[in-house]
Amino acid sequence: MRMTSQRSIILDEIRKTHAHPTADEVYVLVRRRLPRVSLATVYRNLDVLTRAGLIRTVELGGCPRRYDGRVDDHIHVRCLECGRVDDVADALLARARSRVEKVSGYSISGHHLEFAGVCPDCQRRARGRRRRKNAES
Amino acid sequence: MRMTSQRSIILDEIRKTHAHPTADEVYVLVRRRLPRVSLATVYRNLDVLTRAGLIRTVELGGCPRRYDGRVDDHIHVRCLECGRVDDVADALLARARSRVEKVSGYSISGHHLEFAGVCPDCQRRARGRRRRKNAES
DNA sequence: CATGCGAATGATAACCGCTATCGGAACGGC
DNA sequence: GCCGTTCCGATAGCGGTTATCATTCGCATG
Ligand SMILES: [Mn+2]
Ligand SMILES: [Mn+2]
Ligand SMILES: [Zn+2]
Ligand SMILES: [Zn+2]
Repeated sequence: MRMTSQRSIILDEIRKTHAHPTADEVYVLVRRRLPRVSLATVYRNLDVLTRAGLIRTVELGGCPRRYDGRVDDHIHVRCLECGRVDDVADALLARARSRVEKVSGYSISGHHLEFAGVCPDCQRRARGRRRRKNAES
Repeated sequence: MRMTSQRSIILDEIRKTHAHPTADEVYVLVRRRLPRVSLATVYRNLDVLTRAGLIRTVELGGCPRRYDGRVDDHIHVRCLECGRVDDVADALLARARSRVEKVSGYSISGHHLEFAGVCPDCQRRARGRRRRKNAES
């Protein structure tokens, strides 16, 4: 794998943020430093970097993929209001995995756990809206 | 919600199988009993039935949605070789959920856990292939 | 330093699962 | 039977992703 300037800038941007950007968002970030880059190059390299184990691809059912500079095991929690994705450390997962392996007979090589709900910011916003609404009524 | 013949046949087929079929696969099943049904009707009703809580939509990152007649909480395990999806009962999940809620500050309303690996059938097939290969070399 | 070859890039077309749209049919309360 | 509402079938459109292909780049080698 050649480390071209495009590739290393894409890797750098992914590692710099903790926001789990989509391919489009990575494209925007990378274009600030490399205005002539192609979206195809971004997709290609996100894939190459994932297969090289340098980043993680985060598959979120029903919405565009996101990419993650953290490659250690962790859980994602997604906000149903604003779409942000945050990290949560986990320990139970290893236990669950071995249990699933035993019960199902599968040889497990990976998992994908995502909780969905409303993030603290959006909860606050919602409380604000409710209060304002009550006040005016 | 009217229970049309299309709708009830779609529900029946979903409930009858344990294979977690995709929309296309449901379409094939339903056409055997209703040859003039439209794929749009299948998609529409899979959505309506999900929102009515009669079936579950299973989002599997990176591959088409599947549908499930089981509506109780359970985990899915997917085979990376053949794509089949099996059920696994779970208890740890509730504990993990409340922990994630506390740590992240999110108000959690759902989750999505999927393990991926190789199913027993495919493991057997792979062992067979290896044995044959060794024998001929 | 010139040469050559495989890998990577940029531009863009194609793909695929899904959703929206729309005219017409079916349902069901009256 | 009439009429508003819901649903249907057919099909066009959409969005994220992948494939294609001509061109350029990186780099080993002479
Ligand atoms: Mn993460
Ligand atoms: Mn299931
Ligand atoms: Zn939020
Ligand atoms: Zn299998």
